[in-house]
Amino acid sequence: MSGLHAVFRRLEGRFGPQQWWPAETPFEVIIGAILTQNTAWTNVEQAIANLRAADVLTPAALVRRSPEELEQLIRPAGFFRQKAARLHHVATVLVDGYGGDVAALCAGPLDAARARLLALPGIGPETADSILLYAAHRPSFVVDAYTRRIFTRLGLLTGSERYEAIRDRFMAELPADVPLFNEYHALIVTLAKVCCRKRRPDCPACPLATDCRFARENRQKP
DNA sequence: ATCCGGAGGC
DNA sequence: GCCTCGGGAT
Repeated sequence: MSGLHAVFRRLEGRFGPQQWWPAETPFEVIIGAILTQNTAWTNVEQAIANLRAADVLTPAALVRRSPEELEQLIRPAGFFRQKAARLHHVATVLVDGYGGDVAALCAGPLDAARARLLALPGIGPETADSILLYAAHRPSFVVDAYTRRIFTRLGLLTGSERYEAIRDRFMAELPADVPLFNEYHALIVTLAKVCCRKRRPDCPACPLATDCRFARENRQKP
């Protein structure tokens, strides 16, 4: 099981369809992608609930709020000062340059759209790819800390590869398929939470354990 | 009390 | 490469 697609099939067989970010608007996906930076998703949920209660889930509504008000609403997600500024800026760009339309911001050749997102303050590689994939439904593979940890433990990465190198490898080895990329990243997150935790990993419960270097080395250790 | 973990500025 | 931003989880 050395192929990335074989890993996907194994995860799918264990965890089934994840159906990520199914019912949200594209702009809500952008909000979530920024709020979840360096933060657990559970913290983000309360922040989004606050934004929803305050009716601030569209670019037009968000640009009208003061930085201070946004900061208070998203406080549960942490890093609230920089994240409030990032949200306000991307909302401003959407309203002023793209008619408030996320699809327009993410249109054109994939590399060009990605570069456009990366040029925005507070949008780095992972956030850009999350927006492209989950908001704009474009085939850009999302790499995160869980991806790096899981595939390093498996023995398929060294752990020191740069973000782009990991993304390039997934995109070279897998077909450019939006549902596949969507599901694969979601399954990686699930595995990282259920088995492949940083602390107290549960290798006996892991569907990949039979082919994992880390699981073999950890056998019969506490 | 420590861990978790993106982006940017240096 | 190292540091800061900040909460919630453990």
